Amino acid sequence: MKKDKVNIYDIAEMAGVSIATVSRVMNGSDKVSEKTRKKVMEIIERESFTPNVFAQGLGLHTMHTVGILVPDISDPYMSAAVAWIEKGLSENGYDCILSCSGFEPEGKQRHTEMLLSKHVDALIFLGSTYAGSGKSTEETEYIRKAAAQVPVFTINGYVKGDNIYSSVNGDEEAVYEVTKKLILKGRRKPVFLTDSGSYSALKKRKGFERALRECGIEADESTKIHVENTIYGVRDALLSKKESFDAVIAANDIIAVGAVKYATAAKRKLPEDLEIVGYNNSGLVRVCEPELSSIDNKTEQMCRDTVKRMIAVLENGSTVENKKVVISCDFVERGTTDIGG
Amino acid sequence: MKKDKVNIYDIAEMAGVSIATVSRVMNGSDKVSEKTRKKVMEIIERESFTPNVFAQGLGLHTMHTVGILVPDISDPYMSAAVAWIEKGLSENGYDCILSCSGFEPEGKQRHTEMLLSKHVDALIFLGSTYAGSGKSTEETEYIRKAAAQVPVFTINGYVKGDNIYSSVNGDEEAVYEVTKKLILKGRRKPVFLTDSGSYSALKKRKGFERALRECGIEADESTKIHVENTIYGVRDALLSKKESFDAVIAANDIIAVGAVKYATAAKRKLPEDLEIVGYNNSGLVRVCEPELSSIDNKTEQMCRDTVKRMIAVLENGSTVENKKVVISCDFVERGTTDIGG
DNA sequence: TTGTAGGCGTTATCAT
DNA sequence: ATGATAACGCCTACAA
Repeated sequence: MKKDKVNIYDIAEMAGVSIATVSRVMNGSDKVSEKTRKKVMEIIERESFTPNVFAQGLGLHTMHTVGILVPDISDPYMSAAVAWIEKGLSENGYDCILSCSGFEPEGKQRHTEMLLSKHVDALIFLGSTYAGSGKSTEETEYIRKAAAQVPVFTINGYVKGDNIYSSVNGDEEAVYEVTKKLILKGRRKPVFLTDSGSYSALKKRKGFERALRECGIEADESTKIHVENTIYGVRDALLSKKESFDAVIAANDIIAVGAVKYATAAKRKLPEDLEIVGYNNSGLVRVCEPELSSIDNKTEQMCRDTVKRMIAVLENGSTVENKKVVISCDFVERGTTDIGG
Repeated sequence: MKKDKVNIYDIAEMAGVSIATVSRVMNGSDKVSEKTRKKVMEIIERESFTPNVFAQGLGLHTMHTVGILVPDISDPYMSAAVAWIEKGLSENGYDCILSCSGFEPEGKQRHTEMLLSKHVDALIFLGSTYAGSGKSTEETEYIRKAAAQVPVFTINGYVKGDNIYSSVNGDEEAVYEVTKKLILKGRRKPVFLTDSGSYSALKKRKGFERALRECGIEADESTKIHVENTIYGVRDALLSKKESFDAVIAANDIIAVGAVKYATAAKRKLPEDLEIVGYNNSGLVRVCEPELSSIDNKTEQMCRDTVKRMIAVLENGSTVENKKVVISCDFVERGTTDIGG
């Protein structure tokens, strides 16, 4: 028979005071005599009493918990981001309920509701998939609905709405810059690879197309390849591609690694015969051989910043100015390109 | 002014019944007339009423939430495992609070207490680091203390104690087998690389030593190298190693990739001049070039099994037989070895 | 079958 | 400075 945890009544009795006084001591009220406080504190320590969070939550409507939605935690970019977010939250006395929603609308909606039903203090949507394609406002309706209940933060995707705060990368600019560099260095047949039609993917594609146009290269459909987000999938897709190409810009590092595998299989030398640029600058870049040039989208900074703004909203009420923060990216050159860092 | 959520009283009033009846309908009691049930259900649906989890928790002492402790979620092995666990829990109506404790005892303890204070229904310790080195029982005392409150499950590490359920791999056997194969194929100077002194690491090392002994190779200190868990750290450690070696068994895939990078830097051909075996069979194996041979420790199976046992303990009371489950590993051959799958 | 009332463990508002 | 008590929203004997 497991004896139940001591509660505030037990402490009050042991200390010979009322529960109100114990509560005051716990919450650091100044309306307690030094003597009483000390006495009560001693008992609390001795019994290692901690208040029941359910009872607290019932009255206070909060459990200092935030919900994190992520399509797939096993993705290296996502897990790195979650690590940063969790760290930030933990440092601020919050902890997080993690929910892996997958990429389908149904799952996103269901997991959002689940989190909401747990009365989290805020919601973080991690990944551009949550922003949808930007074509219809319907896609992101569940996010706005959630924002009616708690502050919502989106990372890597912009969703417009009340009580929604977004952090996004300067994706278009980043891809534009690197594509332009590749072309100026002599590449005439670059291709862009993506696995999704998310807002972020569209931005990258836009940057890619703009660079091509500016340089007088036709950006027809054969320059934009839709692939699945797996190494072999990308490799095989490239192996069976008819049109030739001399540079690859990938929407993420996994896809880029697939391109590297293609190069190996097709015996094309990197970066001489073919140049490859990844995206996210994730843990994979150093595993790859040769090591992968990639666009660093500043995961750490983005996550830290999001947590900071969240705490501000949560503690100060909603007095955060910027609802949309844009963080620019850096190109990091490694072995798969030769265009100058 | 955000109107507060409807509660059970509102529903009761709208339906013209008492809250007890609403509660009965919510919990599927059979002591409700079909007519009443239908009427109440309609209102519940219409108002999309969900019970307040805090109030539920207060009385029931549960919020259908389990805590997951992990040293570092950005590690590919850990994040893959968490993905499986979260999936399993979600399918069973539980969700999870994720806590990244780091590798230090202080952090492990603090995060454990934090989770416990949230009244999670169970605790999962993911990773061999939580089992300690096995030298002193003191190291794992906080786990036993936690187990006094809720059932505890450890993955990849064995901790003895009441209310503690462990799943571990046949690490010793797996390393023994693969090391022996390497030696039988002619390797005479294998080395074992690890970054930790965890129970699991010790088991692997034991298997390594046994294979050497059986084959008449001296297992002196130069055959066991302690490295940091980073690609470059391992590469540089091997580059500066004086004694020669012709095979590497690594305690995880990251370390193995470091060894591959060493081979590249030292211009040693894989697998002819040097053979490398990783551990975990994680997402990195396919990124690596050549692709990494690795020991598959069955992450999915392990996680599924753990969730299954957990649900059993949670729902049926603690009627689970096996407190310690051992899951054996498979060697998966790829490009860094040539000893036969 | 349905309703009433007590309990779960806090916090906060009153008095004192 | 301290204590009594209502309120938070639900579940569940016990009554009717």
